[in-house]
Amino acid sequence: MTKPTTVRDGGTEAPPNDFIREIVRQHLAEGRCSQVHTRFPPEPNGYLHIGHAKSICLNFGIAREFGGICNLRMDDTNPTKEDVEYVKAICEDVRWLIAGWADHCLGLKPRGRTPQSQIVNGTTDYHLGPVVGQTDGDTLEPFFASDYFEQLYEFAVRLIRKGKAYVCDLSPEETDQYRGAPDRPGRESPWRNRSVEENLDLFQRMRAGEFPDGARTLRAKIDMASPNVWMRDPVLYRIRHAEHHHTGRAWCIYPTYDFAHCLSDYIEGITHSICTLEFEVHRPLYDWILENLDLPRPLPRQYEFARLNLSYTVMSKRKLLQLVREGHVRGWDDPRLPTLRGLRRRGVTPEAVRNFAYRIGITKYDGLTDMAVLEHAIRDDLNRRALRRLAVLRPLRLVITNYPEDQVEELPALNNPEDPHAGTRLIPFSRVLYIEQDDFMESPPPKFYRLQPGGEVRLKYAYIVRCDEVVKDENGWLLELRCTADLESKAGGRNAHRKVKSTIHWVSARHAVPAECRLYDRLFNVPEPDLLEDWRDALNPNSLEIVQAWCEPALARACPDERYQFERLGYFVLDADSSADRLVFNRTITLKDAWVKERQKLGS
RNA sequence: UGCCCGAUGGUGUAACGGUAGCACAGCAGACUCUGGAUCUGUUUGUCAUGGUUCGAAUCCAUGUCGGGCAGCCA
Repeated sequence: MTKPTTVRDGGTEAPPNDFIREIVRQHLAEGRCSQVHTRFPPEPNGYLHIGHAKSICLNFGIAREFGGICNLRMDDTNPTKEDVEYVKAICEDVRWLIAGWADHCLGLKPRGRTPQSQIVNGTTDYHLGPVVGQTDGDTLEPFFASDYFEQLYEFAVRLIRKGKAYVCDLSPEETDQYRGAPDRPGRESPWRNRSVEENLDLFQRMRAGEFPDGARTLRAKIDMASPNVWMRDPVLYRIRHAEHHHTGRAWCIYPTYDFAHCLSDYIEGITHSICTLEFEVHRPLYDWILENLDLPRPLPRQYEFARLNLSYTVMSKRKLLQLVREGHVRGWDDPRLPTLRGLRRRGVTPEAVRNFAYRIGITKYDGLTDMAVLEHAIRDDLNRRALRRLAVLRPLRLVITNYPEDQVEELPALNNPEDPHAGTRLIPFSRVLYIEQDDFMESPPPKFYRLQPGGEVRLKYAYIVRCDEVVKDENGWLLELRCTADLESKAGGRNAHRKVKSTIHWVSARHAVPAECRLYDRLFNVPEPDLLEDWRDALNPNSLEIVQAWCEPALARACPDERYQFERLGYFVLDADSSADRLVFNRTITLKDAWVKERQKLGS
């Protein structure tokens, strides 16, 4: 039985502590902010994966633990890379992951709403607050950085007026050259000292579409000699005559990440802007932009943590895309992928993902988390909830010679030994059965205690049988096993408590239901595929094996929301490819198998 | 060779100047009508060198190693 669970909340374990939560706790205690407000800001240019889950669990976790809100925001400032397809998918995946756990702190906004303006001390301020805890998906939508383009433009104009930004005519190549190198200062652009009026005029004409892509940029005027290259007059706006998935053709200039992100945070009233380590060097710029705009409300602060690296997989959008495009997997929701859709289709529950995210912690150390930790979280979760069923993946016929030809018994079986309320069901038993090929060996090694010639095993919930005869065809292939049952060994019988070394699973051949089972394994053979010259060389050619299995009749009524443990084999979930007359199961993960290890020790 | 960040068992993390703990993995055992689950035990660690201190994983200095940064990507 499972150990008594500690504090559980929405199916998720008690939250951990980490340096970011400590900062939040302190800020709240000091009254620096009255309510914590975080955000999860993916760029809609790809599907969410387990690494995003770490960020989602952090941002929504903090919101719910401290009575705050977490906005879902599309960080969509680059029209050439983004698409509504991704917006839709991201929303679905986030909802799936936080359902029943943090929906009440999910910050959305009424569809189409843009920031409201308000005059504070003579200048215009922009704010867009969230709507929280509503499930109406039709009238609400996520936040979009692109909804702030008008306000962002206004902020840029303000910077120009203050002499803190200028229009630069350098080409992209020239801009690169002028930037210098990390160990060498840059040179000032010849356009750096244009008048405010000229800058205003040019910027307005950039917006009006007078110049082609790349002809000019708007740049912050900071310090070309800064040791931090991001402070060397970074580009704030670039010209892109491209259609945007959310704003259409309304704009031909687009703000860069650095300009848009801090201000989006500000507009939404974000208090703690949490991102990954690579943005650490951007923080001075994040602060510079906000501080040079004389904004009336409290400024958001950026904090960085280490992104997730997981062994035996790849996480970069580029590589995931490549796996899909090159056909190494069957799509974005392929159960072998670390995408949230992949994990979902594989049968992993949101609770398992959240518990995993909680257990790995939050630090600034860029490490590598063992896939075994994720796998453990999945087993831990599924062990608790999965209904036990009997199914045989690779059948071997077993005939019980002393069992009447026509007899059928309905044997009671526990649905879940971990859950007394899960009840029982009946399994039909008859003279001809299928057992797992792996559960029989004609000449077994020492520690094999499954069925062997002359040996005995218990058939789960049924009788103890002895193998009398091994029947083969002319080529020596195993055809069937002929056994005799101890007819007194069934539950309630005289020999019910006889001990045998092993209990194996089985199905009655006559009653068995066929099913396709997709057996997934790790996608890569090495812990760090990224280290290889070509990471694809490490692809596991056996990451998917398809077998035709035989299942106990109860599985004919399987439904997609249930999780099943095929006893002694692993956890399975019904796949979307199933239909009324065809069962397809995905193996989420195998059970831990001590025999596999024993066999490896024996050297085969 | 410029700037920023980091370093605690095999891996991921905790300890906030006072007994280095937890999880995963490993190993050994108990139990078991799942070689599952559960339970018990156990191997292995503070990057280095100085300094401050009664006392340092923790504070300071120097070094070593690792990561990040030179997109009009995010």
